[in-house]
Amino acid sequence: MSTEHPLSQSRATLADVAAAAGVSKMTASRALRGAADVSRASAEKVAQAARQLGYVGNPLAASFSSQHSNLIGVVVPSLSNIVFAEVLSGIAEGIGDSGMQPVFGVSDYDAEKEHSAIRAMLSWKPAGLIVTGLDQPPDTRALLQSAGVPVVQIMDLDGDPVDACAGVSQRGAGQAMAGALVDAGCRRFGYVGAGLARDTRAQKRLDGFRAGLKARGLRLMAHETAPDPSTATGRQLTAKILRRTPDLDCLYFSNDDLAAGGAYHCIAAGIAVPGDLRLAGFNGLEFLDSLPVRIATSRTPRRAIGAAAARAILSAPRTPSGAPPVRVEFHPEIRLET
Amino acid sequence: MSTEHPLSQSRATLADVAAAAGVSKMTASRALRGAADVSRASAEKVAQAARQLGYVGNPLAASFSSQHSNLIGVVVPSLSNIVFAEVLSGIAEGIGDSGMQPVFGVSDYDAEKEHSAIRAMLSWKPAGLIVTGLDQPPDTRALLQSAGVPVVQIMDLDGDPVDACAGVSQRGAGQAMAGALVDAGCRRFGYVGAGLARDTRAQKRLDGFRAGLKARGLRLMAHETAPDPSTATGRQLTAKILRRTPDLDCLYFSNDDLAAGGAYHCIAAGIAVPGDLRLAGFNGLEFLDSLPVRIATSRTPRRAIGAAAARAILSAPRTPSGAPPVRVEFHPEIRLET
DNA sequence: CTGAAAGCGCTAACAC
DNA sequence: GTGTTAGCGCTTTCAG
Repeated sequence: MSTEHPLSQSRATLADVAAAAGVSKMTASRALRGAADVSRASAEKVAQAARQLGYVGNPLAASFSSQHSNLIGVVVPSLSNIVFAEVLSGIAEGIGDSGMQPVFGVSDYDAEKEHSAIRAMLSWKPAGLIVTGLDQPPDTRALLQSAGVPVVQIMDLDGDPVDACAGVSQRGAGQAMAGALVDAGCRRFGYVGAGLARDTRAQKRLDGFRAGLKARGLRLMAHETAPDPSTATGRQLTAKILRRTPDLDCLYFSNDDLAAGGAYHCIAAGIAVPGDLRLAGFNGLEFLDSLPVRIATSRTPRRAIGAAAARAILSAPRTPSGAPPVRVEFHPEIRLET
Repeated sequence: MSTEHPLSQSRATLADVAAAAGVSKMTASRALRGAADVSRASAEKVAQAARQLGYVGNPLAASFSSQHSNLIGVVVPSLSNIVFAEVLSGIAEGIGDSGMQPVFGVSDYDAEKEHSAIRAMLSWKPAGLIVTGLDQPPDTRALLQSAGVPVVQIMDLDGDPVDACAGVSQRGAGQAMAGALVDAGCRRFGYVGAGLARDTRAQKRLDGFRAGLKARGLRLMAHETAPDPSTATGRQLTAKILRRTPDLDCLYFSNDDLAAGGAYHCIAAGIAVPGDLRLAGFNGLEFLDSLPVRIATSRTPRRAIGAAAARAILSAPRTPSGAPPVRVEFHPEIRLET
């Protein structure tokens, strides 16, 4: 063994292990990776040699040589949104101790950033890719299609996945909420949304909501939207929609954050919630529990979606088989009396 | 241009670019990386050839060859906590379009998991490592010290960093909050904490808080802790501490989540907050705005800390220089009337 | 079941 | 400025 320079982390290589074990590099390589066709005797000699030398494999060399890494690329639109943070958390959970390494990128809801993030990750020959949503523009979709690695699109199920997908039907969520609210006695509905242009899932929920109302012979009586999806926007739009259409008995929001803004308006305006007016959001964020009024919501299983996506990649066959790709559907839990 | 096999993503290599540009691989390599000593003429020829061939570099090969990647390893204790999600968001922001790729690992507040996550990341020869806190156990610390790459420890500043660090003084935050609360008229203090065994930063805040009281001639009159840091725990412990010591006029909690539990107890018990009892947490989470009562807190700049950490790695010299490592201190903003 | 040979695509280190 | 020569450490063949 050579002298260790202070900063040189010259570790034992596979060749060292092989030599110490008295086998060839290949046998050592196979043994270390737990390949089937290695004799017990060799496997043990190699394991011991590796232990003795403190051998740590070099994933860069392995990945370079084999043309595929144990990296899993993840692209989410945002990380200041707890929803996607929990998805990452679920991905970490799903990866477990499989040896995969998650790499992440944030698109900021920008299609070009998403495209370049995906491109950057693909250049690492990852074991798989997890991207948000089904509605990538054609060029990004083409990139994913020709990626040659398993792709899991998460959160949404309404559309045509490139490969595997895991999430909830956004349309179905909207429709189910409409049904639940009608059952709860609501009749005069308004919608408050924001960021629909870039958040296609919110748009799908609205479509589903409309369909749900229609199925009950009802329809949206008012509709306010704005570009910026914030609680402040929710508050402003709620004031506006109620000014224009005062006799509504229910407001559906594009998400919980907007709905919270609606709640603030109601509190300030002395409107009883859910007594005078029922509010409904989407996501089932925990902070709803700390609001002074009760808002209806659909709770999405973010961690479970992330974990399912990771597992889908772990279990994906190395070579594309004829088997249909995984599709994991979750059903959001509607909570009216949150 | 060669025919593309359906699944073979056989891309143009550096050799192809070099050939097309009529220069050697090395010149092409240098030009592509923007090295200084390449003639304008060559640089342009190479750039054009690369564009024409749609050349995409192979980071696996580059990293393997040069023994260092453009990966940045990040280890956080949790991702279902919005605090660390925002740190990641800040890291993504700080990385910007530098070409670095963040890789993440979650330790679940487990020292062994943290150790193995760091070990796994180091095997990728990252450009740098971002880890949470200053209080790693000796073996992990040794690992970081001999990593041979810039290490940034984040969130905490009280202690001896391995290399660079970015965050707030946890002790100082506790002390400052004590001072602010005393100034606001509080005199009879209680403390409610959870998870102190594994969350050394919460422990430091408590120490600072005690010191702050002492400096004003005051002290903690009651103290309740439990292992599990949840809002429910906060509520239970608040009930308990007030049962045992009813005449407190202020409770300091190890964080906002626990403090919210305290708020729930007070609401249920008909205790006016902050009238009868003042509550103080830590972090400055947004959901405090939606609580029906006002809780004091120290707002930590999570995104800024993440961004600073990323920038510290981007600007770190490749070879360890004698220059003192970066230390970025942020000061949490105390908000009493949140 | 095991081994030998041949690179993967790029970059360090030198010459020129 | 530019090119040449060697690999980096591992895995993929393909023979035995």
